[in-house]
Amino acid sequence: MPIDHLDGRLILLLAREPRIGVLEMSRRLGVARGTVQARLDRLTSNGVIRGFGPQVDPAALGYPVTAFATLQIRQGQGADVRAHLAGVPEVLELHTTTGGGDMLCRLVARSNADLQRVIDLVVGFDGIVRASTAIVMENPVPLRIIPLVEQASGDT
Amino acid sequence: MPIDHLDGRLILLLAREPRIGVLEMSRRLGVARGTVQARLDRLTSNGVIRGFGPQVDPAALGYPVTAFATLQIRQGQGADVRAHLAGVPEVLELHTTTGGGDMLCRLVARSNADLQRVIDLVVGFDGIVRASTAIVMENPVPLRIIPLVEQASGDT
DNA sequence: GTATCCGCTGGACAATCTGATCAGTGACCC
DNA sequence: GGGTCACTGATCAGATTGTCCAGCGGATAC
Repeated sequence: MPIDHLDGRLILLLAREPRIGVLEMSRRLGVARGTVQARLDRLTSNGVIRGFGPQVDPAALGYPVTAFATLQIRQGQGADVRAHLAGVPEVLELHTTTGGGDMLCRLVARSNADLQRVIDLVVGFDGIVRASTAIVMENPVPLRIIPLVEQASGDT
Repeated sequence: MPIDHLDGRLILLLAREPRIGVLEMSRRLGVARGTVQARLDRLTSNGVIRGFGPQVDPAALGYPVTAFATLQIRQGQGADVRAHLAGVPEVLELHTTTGGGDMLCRLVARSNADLQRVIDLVVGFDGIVRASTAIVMENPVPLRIIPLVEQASGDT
């Protein structure tokens, strides 16, 4: 759990140049190769680094429209709704939340028109009482973690 | 842009076992190494694959609380607000949206109590009129792309 | 029909990296 | 003092990478 400064530099370096190897990292960081290897192993088995999967851009795949939908669920139908939404490819992520809605999900679609199809797919399920959708226009801050890593490793 | 079936299998393979090399991929996919290399180059320069950065878990970093905040912005202050939010490490992502709110952002915090600090940090800025926050309780569908890749590449 | 382009194959090469292991060193704790 | 731990610097064989190449269809253009 505790991220130290070297861990932080390691993650930052990996984030900037993901394809470099352990040896090159050890050179850049000024530590021995074994150290880098050990740190990396620890970070991944810790769960701090979940993986190195490719980051795929939905837009480039033909799904340029993103939207967030807030869902209200009928009491006791939560599990069914989850299973239903997990089966819809256009649902990229799903959270249960406090507040006005019960769930928040991120959707993508091929066009604004196609979004209608996706929403119908999502809400066309018995347990969902109501859905309110916000279409994303711009994405000034794409999903990021680096500033947080810097903060977590800096002031430790 | 057009993802064919081999591209799809390539991405899926990479997503499942990110650390395998080009040679091993070519063996698994039953194609020549040069082909895999060419496809990968094309996918990354296409922008379909944005990168291979490490996926860091905020929870393991000490930020187990996630929340979504809907912000209402004073007319004409959009750019300032964006810059302000981009400077807050706990803001992992920011979108401008249609609908009731003007922006939607994803926040993390060290605890529910710490979330108050983060929210104060976020809304303590002149251009933000109002904020409404939903705390994430569960995450039944973590951010994913594989089902969409499967659909876009015409099944596996 | 023929020429041309394009992607894929299968092979080759040197250079590099990996995984594994080792002994030595300093810091810290009991 | 003795033990544990993390890091260093080194070794080794084996595997992988980047980069060429010629050949082979299929599709397209003329």
